[in-house]
Amino acid sequence: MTAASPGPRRAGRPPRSILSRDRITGAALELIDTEGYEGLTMSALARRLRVAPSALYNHTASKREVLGWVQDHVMTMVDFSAFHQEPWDEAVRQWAWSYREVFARHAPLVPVIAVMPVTDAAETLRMYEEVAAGFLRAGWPEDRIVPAIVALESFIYGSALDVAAPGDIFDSGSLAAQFPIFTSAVRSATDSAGAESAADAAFRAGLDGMIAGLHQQLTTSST
Amino acid sequence: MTAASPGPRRAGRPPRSILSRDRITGAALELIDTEGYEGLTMSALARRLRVAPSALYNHTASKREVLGWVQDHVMTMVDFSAFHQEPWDEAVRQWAWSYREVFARHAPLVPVIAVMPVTDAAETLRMYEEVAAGFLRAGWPEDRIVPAIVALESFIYGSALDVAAPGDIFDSGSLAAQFPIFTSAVRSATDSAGAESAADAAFRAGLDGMIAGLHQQLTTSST
DNA sequence: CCAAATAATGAACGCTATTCATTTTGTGGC
DNA sequence: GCCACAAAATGAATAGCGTTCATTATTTGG
Repeated sequence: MTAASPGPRRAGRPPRSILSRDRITGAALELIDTEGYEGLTMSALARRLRVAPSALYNHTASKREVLGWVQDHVMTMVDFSAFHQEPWDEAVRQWAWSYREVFARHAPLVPVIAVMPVTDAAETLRMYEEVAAGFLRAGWPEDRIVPAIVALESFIYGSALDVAAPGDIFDSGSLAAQFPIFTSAVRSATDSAGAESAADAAFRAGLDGMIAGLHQQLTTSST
Repeated sequence: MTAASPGPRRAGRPPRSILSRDRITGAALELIDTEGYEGLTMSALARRLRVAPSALYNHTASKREVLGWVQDHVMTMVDFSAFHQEPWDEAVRQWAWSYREVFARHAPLVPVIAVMPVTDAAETLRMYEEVAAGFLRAGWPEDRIVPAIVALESFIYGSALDVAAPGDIFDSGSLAAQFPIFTSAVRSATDSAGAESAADAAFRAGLDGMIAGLHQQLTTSST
């Protein structure tokens, strides 16, 4: 009866493989949910998978690659279903709000995504495919779609970082007297914000602006 | 003659203080210029200042704080002079292009800035003051200025990250056949880009869009 | 059936930011 | 002018990080 021994595994290849890309990604996501991104270390990941840290390197080349898997999974949480039901403006709006919300909770991924090639990121490509199709249906010329998506994404990523900022980030403190116009503008914005957070107000203003502006470029267009 | 000995300094407070906030910031900027951000370590910084690493901690609480000083200095490289000469649209456009260019060369600062309070960042506040004044002169209601600036900044930061991305970031590789619409759109955008880089095209489209959209919000506006 | 690939362990490495005890020097109060 | 204290340096030490390597055991393919 050497069956259900929970004792330490001795060295050597185990009868059934313990690790896999999916299991590693899943454990990483759990870890991020409970401990945050600063808790996502290769040691912690290994501990959660009941494995030695070095075992991970039989399945991934680096922590960066693991972050790529996480990113692609996180992308599945973004809701782009509106592109099937709503007109372009509204579809973009709903998609963008969802996109920002998801990555606000995964802000440390933002600098990673921006540099990471989309190759092999199937879920990410799935989203791009649907969004591009929505643009095409709305009458966008093919060569303008990707720049528009990239512009929207840049705004979304920047805004996701902004959500993580402390509420009083613009408090000019002891230098307030030196910068009266800005100080007053900050106060004014805070006062008239109502229930909406400063980050939400800025995102709404910028998103509605960009959507209107992109739409206008489309109809007024040259070439 | 114990005068000009270049020998190792022995322990104890030196006759004249070696370190200061300005000297540390300056050395950090030089290091970043020559070695990039991955070369900016506390040890490398100390080496460049001919000092033991621990000496830095008599002047700063953390590396993060040093990054804050660097960020505030980098902000001085952003050109916002157009707000004194050009109409609002053009001033914002010139400011935004300069802002993006500067932070594209300092992309690793972007996630830091987004969370860092502006208190004690005098140069950063100087810029905000001028930009806010420009908005005010253009007829913006006070409570709308900060959200608009934050929206523009979010877009700028996101776009700065985008500049650092590899040119073929959207290459769908072996999955191309599964995502024909997006793959075609990427090719189409690349073909019609001309001399302009993909990142520049997206930034131009998004920026012109957002400026137009914000302007429109302003004139069409309700309460 | 044997060789090679695979997947685990555990020890080790170099690097990181940071802390601490110690030493020396400058400075402000009596 | 002394004396206590603050300030600013050194150098040793620490814990944790991602990653590599030698070793071992098991499965898989020819």
